[in-house]
Amino acid sequence: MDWTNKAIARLLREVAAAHLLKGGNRFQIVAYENAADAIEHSTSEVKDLWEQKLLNVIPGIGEKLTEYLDELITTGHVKHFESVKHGFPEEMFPLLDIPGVGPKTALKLVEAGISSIIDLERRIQQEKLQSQGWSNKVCAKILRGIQTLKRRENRMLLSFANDIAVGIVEYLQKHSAVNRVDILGSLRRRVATVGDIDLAVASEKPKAVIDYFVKTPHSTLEEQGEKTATIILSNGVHIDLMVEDPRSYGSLLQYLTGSKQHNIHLRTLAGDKGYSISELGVKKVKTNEVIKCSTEDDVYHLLKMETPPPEMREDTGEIGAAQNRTLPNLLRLSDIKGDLHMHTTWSDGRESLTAMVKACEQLGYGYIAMTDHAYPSLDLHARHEEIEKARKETKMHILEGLEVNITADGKLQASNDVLKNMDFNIAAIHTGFDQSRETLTKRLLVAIHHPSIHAIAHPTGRLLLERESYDVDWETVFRACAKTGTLLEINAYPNRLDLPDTLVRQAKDLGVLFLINTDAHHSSHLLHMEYGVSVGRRGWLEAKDVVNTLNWAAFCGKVKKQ
DNA sequence: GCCGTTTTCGGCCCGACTGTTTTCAGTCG
Repeated sequence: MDWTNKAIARLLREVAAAHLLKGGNRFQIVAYENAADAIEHSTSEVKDLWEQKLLNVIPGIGEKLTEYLDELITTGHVKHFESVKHGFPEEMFPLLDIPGVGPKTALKLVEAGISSIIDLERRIQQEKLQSQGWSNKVCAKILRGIQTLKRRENRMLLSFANDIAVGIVEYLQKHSAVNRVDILGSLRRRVATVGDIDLAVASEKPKAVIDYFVKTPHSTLEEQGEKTATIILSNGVHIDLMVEDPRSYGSLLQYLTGSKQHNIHLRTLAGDKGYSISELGVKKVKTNEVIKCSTEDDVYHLLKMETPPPEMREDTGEIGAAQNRTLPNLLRLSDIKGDLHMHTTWSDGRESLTAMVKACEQLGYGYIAMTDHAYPSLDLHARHEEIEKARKETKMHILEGLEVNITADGKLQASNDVLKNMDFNIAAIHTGFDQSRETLTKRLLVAIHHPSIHAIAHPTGRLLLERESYDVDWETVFRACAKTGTLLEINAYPNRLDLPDTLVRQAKDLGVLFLINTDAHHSSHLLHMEYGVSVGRRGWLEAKDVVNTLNWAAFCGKVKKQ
């Protein structure tokens, strides 16, 4: 068994479920679940941390779990876990993946003869489970859960979710009882992929708003309460809505933005100060007095801290920074002064160089780089002539550049002379993704150390929802970039968002400087810049960390190298 | 089982919804 973080998290959740069924200590159960969450969200592989004897850097992993994980990785199993799970049928654990099915329901289902999720779905569709005394409502709920599970495996790209959410917001704003609508949850935190869409409405008439919301065109009702509801759009996207009185709306915004880990940390902290936080307000525990918060700032100020930007709320140090008033002044879209990665019809872009230049002018950029692929077929001379012509017709500085492939055998697919004659070159891996960590790292280092390569484009090669990142020793790469002055790109293309935010933060800590580029193949793609900025913000970047926030003169000073 | 600028012992986030409960259990975010 390959003990990936995901597999370990799953095992810990199974142990938690078994503990719960045995009537174990509920805090111990929570401890296992917390550890599972922490491992699943950890940016380092547990196996790597284990090798370095650093397992305890993961919050929620203490002395005992370190011991168990050591046993797991060394021997492949944990005797204690097996004894806890002993007596429970193995078939029940996969059923826990179904939302709405917890340990007790899963056990009851297996006792009713269910052997798998597929079996469960079939038995409900054939009404066999119903004939065993399971109510129609419960069966329907389980079926909905199975549908949700299938959908979860298909998360949406941030940009896709954003477009849908904006449409629903516009619909809600038409209702007279709606004072204000906000997009919350992972979408507000600008996570690269989004599961469900969370919305909040400020209103004195929650019932009217909910009644209106559940009638959203092309949707079906999933769940409805007095001030909450969930609908499913015809494309399968779930929309959760919560309505709150304007006087308490800040508490709701705070609560529904999350993340879960951020909220738990915040609420624990509130307890130490004699407060109890909920989506309704901040309660003084001694007197039961509820202090209503109309804004998010009110909530955080009561806890004597600054308000962390939503993108930072992942419980990765932002709460401490907010308390110490050392939150970074995060980069903004308006800081961006140029785009240094785009394609034209000279390579695989869909619009002419002239059209791309015009579109960039409209965005108000001071400088851009034309980085067509360095295909052997590219007529460099003719492209150069067109760039010269374009330069005469614009105030923008146009850098003549190339995107160079780093070949599978570790060479750059353009000659040194060609590269030297360019103003600005980016290099990237486009083939040979499955090579070993050592080989892939070496390939990147070749480009990083090359005097005419200014930046590494889409460094991990991941394609969201399609392809994992390739395996690279990032620390070595980041140190080499910092040393040589090679920039790392944050590629803003919605299915890339590469570097990923967690690596951005790690690279920043090692002194790397960044570029945020769109990799546009069409003028409309230039607008993806906002998603790249979101990644930077999630990686705690300030404008000074990103070279294309500089004015032209300063930019020229930062771009190496030769 | 974890964790600690009040604690190495004694706490552990909080409320909402569903189903069928006549006061609550299970599950979720």
